[in-house]
Amino acid sequence: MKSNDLKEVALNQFALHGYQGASLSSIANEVGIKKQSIYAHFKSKEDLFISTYNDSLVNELYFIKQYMLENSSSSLKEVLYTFLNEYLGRYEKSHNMNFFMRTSFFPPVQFEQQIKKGTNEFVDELESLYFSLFEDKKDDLKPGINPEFAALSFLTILDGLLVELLYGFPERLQKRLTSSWEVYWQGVTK
Amino acid sequence: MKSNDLKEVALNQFALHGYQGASLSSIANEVGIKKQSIYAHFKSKEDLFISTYNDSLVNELYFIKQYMLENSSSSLKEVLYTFLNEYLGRYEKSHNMNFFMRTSFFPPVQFEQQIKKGTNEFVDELESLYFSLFEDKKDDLKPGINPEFAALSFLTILDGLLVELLYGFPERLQKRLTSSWEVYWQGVTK
DNA sequence: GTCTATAGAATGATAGAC
DNA sequence: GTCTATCATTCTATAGAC
Repeated sequence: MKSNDLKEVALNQFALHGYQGASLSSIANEVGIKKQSIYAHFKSKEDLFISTYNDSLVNELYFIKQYMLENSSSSLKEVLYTFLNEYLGRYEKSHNMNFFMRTSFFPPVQFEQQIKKGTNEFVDELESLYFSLFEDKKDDLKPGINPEFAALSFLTILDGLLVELLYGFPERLQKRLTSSWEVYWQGVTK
Repeated sequence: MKSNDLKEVALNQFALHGYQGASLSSIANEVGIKKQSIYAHFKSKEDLFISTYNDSLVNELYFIKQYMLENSSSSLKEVLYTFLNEYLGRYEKSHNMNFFMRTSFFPPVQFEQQIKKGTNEFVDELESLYFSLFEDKKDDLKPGINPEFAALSFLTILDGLLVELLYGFPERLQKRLTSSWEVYWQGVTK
């Protein structure tokens, strides 16, 4: 299926150069066809972009849900800390995270509504996944800390580490991961 | 000085549409001149962009240093919590933060080196400012938490909240601020 | 320092042959 | 589904008059 090749290449190009910075000719080039042939698969650049975005959203959610399923038997500490490492490690392996972040953080104006809706669904899903994780183990939490606090502050740290990932200084990211985790775990557990 | 008008408008346009998405004609239009007149002030679009970026970097650092100076007599808790609120509140008041984040997170490829250098200097400065803040008050910290841990995990939370700022859901941002702060403070102090 | 005129390249998109 | 040919538009940038 050529549309999948196109979407894969488009994801990379959009991740590297943004929506406006990536041209159909460079995408077509990388796939090995002429740019006009793209229109046999997608009716416009906007159509290609939004298809790519929808895929990337499904992809992000799939990874996270899959991780939760596969590690449901581990301890709370293990689930959380390993997740941070695995999710951050995922960044190097594909452009999906980079594209998804770029698009969610700075959506091209003409897609703003649509993408904001996607972001909202994504974050909602994420929050409720983590909320129920902490709800199951709420006996481990400090008296003043309820499951919602524990979940939301964990996700805030995750977002903060993603920013460090974008900056691209691995040593600094590592230090931030270590310190944030230490402070978080001390703040959350008895 | 017209160059300042140009840089101000350019900042807004680059913040809204990115480097490639903002055109010289739309910038000139908003300033009230023809696009060709821009070349009397800047030798290229790249020149205008990098000038704008340098200004934005100075601006971000200035705000943070100024805040630190003005609040050096407050308690640690007060300094930190008020900073979170003031810095986040700043987002609505100018496009400087948005532009600076967009550019630092996703620099146009041709400026990558230059911007990475700027980002590095900015974060270094920020970290050492906060490091010495905690160094001064390290008696308030938990035994296992040193000033570096306290500083880096605070800055990670700040970055995480900036992401939420970009998403643009104020109620969610507020919840994250409350929970993150609560967990952080419990994790860091005796 | 601003303007008009213009160059030259690239962009997204359509029509129609094969 | 891919190609060639082509269009209209936009883009950055330069030259030169005022």
